[in-house]
Parts: sequence; structure tokens; C-alpha cells
Amino acid sequence: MKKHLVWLRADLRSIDNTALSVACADLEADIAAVYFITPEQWQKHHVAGCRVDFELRTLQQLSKQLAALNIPLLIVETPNFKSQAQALLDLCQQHLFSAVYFNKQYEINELARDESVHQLLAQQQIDTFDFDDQCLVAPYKVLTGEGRFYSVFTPFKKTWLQCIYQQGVNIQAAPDKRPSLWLTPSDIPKHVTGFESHITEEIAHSLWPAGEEAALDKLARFCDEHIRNYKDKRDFPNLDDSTSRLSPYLAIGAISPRQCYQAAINKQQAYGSSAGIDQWISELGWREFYKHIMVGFPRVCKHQPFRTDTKDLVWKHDEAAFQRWCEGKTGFPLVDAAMRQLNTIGWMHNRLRMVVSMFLTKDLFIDWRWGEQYFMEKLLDGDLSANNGGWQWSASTGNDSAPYFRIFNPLLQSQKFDPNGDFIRRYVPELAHLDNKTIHQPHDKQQLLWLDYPLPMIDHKAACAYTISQFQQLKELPIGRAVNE
DNA sequence: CTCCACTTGGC
DNA sequence: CCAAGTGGA
Repeated sequence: MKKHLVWLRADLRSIDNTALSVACADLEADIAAVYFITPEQWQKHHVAGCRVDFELRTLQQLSKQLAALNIPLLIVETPNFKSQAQALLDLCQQHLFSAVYFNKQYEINELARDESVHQLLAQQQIDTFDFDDQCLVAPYKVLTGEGRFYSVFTPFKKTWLQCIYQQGVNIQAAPDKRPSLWLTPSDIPKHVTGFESHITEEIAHSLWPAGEEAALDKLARFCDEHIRNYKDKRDFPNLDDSTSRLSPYLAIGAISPRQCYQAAINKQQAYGSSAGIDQWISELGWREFYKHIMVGFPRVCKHQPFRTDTKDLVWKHDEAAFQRWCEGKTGFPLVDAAMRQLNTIGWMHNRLRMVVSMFLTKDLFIDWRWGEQYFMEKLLDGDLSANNGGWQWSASTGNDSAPYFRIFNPLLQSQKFDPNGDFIRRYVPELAHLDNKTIHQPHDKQQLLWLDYPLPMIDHKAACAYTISQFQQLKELPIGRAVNE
């Protein structure tokens, strides 16, 4: 009797899971799935406690679904990626698995781990089969006419859409039920020590219900009711339904990008095209663009800027200022509301991610890596490629970045995207009583004495001038740069 | 080589 | 209207 092991990693679902489908294609084989808890590695990658909780809750659901198909889900704990290969081999030998199936991950530590697993298992005649599953188009397949990776989004997107059109979108059904449950599924732990969630259980359960059913439900509701207005409404953080909020589900693979794309296309075919649908698909494109960047330019996995010349920037390492930013006490209401949203619900609206990352890097001139790490520590949807891409975009160290001289004005962003101040009111209760106009700049002299809210921690205009001058100095160092590279 | 086009803006 | 180049065909 053949036995196949499906190794689940960032693909915690039963539908449209390539590795699972292929492993189950052999109807004779016994199938089991395994998920590894690797606390030391997670610590190193700054995985958020709320994200660990989200994964555990998802595994809870998935274990039930798989058990109903007579596929036992096993949970194994091992400290890190290094110890994981041996742990996997032990498991294979214990249960006599002849092959291991998994979907690829593309970060460098994950790639190295998978390579060592492949080598170790091959020595024992255990086959490993890996699959491109995480993207609509595998993150090394969208290339320029000259066979190089794109570094600009627009031409990338054009080719990416062509690739999708040419290859088609094939969504795999969940596997058929196996004859019998041949192993006892593991209990799913409720916690992993060292990963306390910073958000309340109530928020976790109401905003982020776990499992692929919940994800598909969210997707369906978004496509039914909101996607057509996506382009017009997505930039207003106070409108909770204007974005899909599927990023956490995509990050852990409770839903696949193919399912997302197809749901949008189905609406297009049923009701005609719309700018909202195009825009939302374009956002799926950004997700894959940054995955391609990570594969094509692995230095972004190693804390290095995409634009190598920007490595000479001397970022400030101001702990106190950074702390104020983290806590949402900068004195800039929208920035503070945004940081408190992250600190409260483990997620931040995309517009606000730009506002706060631009503020940290351009107003405070603090190292973008500090912000990148803080985001990872707090985000349910923490994903290296997307998070790094976003931060480097704001810091002007990335590909296709914001030009260094185009710096968001936090006050204008506030007035434009939270015009009535309602979002600020939600997360900065000290300001809730202020009128729609004052709330964006509450530091009016008359308010100072009785307002329990900090003064703006920096003069935006002066900060801009300093930052621009720092970037301009880069250009005056061409000789040193040439030598260093 | 030329020419096009360029997420998220500010003043 | 400014800004500064530059990736990509």
C-alpha cells in the first residue's frame, strides 16, 4: 500500500490545492497531511502572534474538513527549518510514506529548507514533489522580451494578464473521500508559547473568522456587493466593506489567488466589465509582482534595498520617535488612527499603510526595515514579499517606487481620504468630539490646554526638505558607489 | 535608437 | 504644472 504525505505550509485549504490534488490522484494510496509548528523560525521571521492564532484556528477547520475526507492532519513541532528536514524524515519512516507533496514557497530560507528536505529524503528513496501554486502565474514565468524579470509594474501586469489568458485558470476541486481514516488526526493546539496575539479574541473571531469556507464566503460577498465600486471606494479606510479584506486568507493560503481571480471574472462575464473589477484584479497583480521581485532579486529577502545605491542613506535610529510611531502618538491624527487600527485589529487599510510608512521613512527618516519588522510583528497578513515591496515603495528604495521628492502630506491625506474624520474618531477617541475640520489638525492653540493628545512630533515641511536633501546627496557620491558595487 | 508611459501627489 | 529618469518594446 502506497502512502503519500501532503506537507501543508502556506496553503491551508482543501479546495484548489495543487499538492493535495496531485497526491490524491492516486486512488490506491493512503493520504495524510502534516503541518509543522516551528517557533524558533517564526520568531526569526517576526511572525505575529495574531497570525499564529489565525493559522491555528484555520487548521482547526481544515482538520475537520480533511478528516471528513478520511485524510488525517498531523501536527508536528520542531524548533526551526534546520531541524525540520529530520523531523519530516522521521515522520516518513514512522508511517512508511513513500512520497511527500508540497506547494512551493519562494522566500530564501524556505527555498533552502526545501532543498535540504529534498536531499535528505532522496537519500532514503523517498520522493518529493513540489508545485507552483501560490500565484496565478509562477513567480519566475512573467519575463520581459529579453527574458529578464520586470522591475516596473505596468509592463509586468500586461504580460502577466497575457500569461493568465494563455494558460487559463484551472481550479481544482477538493479531493474525493478516501476509503477510511487510517491514522488518528492530531489535536490542534490552541496556543503556541511565545506567540501571544495582541488583538482580542472577540475581534479575532468577528473580523477574521477562520477557514476556507469563511474565506470563500468573504470573497463571494465582496464580489456580489462591493467589487464594482472598488475603484471608487477602496481608498477610504472608514468604509469597512470597500476592500475585500482577504489579505490574511491569501497570506496563509486559506484561499487561492485563482479562486479570487475567477470569482472576479465570473462577475465580469455575468454583468459586464467594470473599472472596479479591473482594479481589484490589478491588486492581485501587485501581489504577484512583488513575489516575482523576490524571486528575481533575492537581496530583498536579506534586508537589502532593491535600489542598491540607496544603501548609503544614513537613516535615523531614533528609538523614542519610533516608539511614538508604533503606539500611534505622533500627533498626526490619521497616522495615529492607522497605527492604532493595526494595534487593535492586526490589519491596516492599504491607503494607511502608505501614509504611515511614508511618515516613518520620509518625515521621521527612520530606517524602513524598522517599520517593515513592526508590521510583520503585528499583521495577520504578514507576507515578506508584499510587506517588503510596500515598505521599499514608500522608502523610495524599491523598484517602481514613489520618487523620493514626492512625499505624502499627512494632513492632506487625512482631509482627502477621511473627509469627515470618522476613521480618526474610531481609533483616536481623544479627538472624537472635534468637528470634521478641526479633527485633522487638532493642535490649534486654543485646544492645547484641554486636549489629551500630543503635539505634532515633527514639522512636516522641514522634514521633507531634510529627506530630499539626503536623497540628493546620494547622487553626489557616484565614485564611492561605483567602487562599492 | 527612439519613443511611450509612468498606482497610490503637492503646491 | 511640476519633477527626473528610465524601463521596456
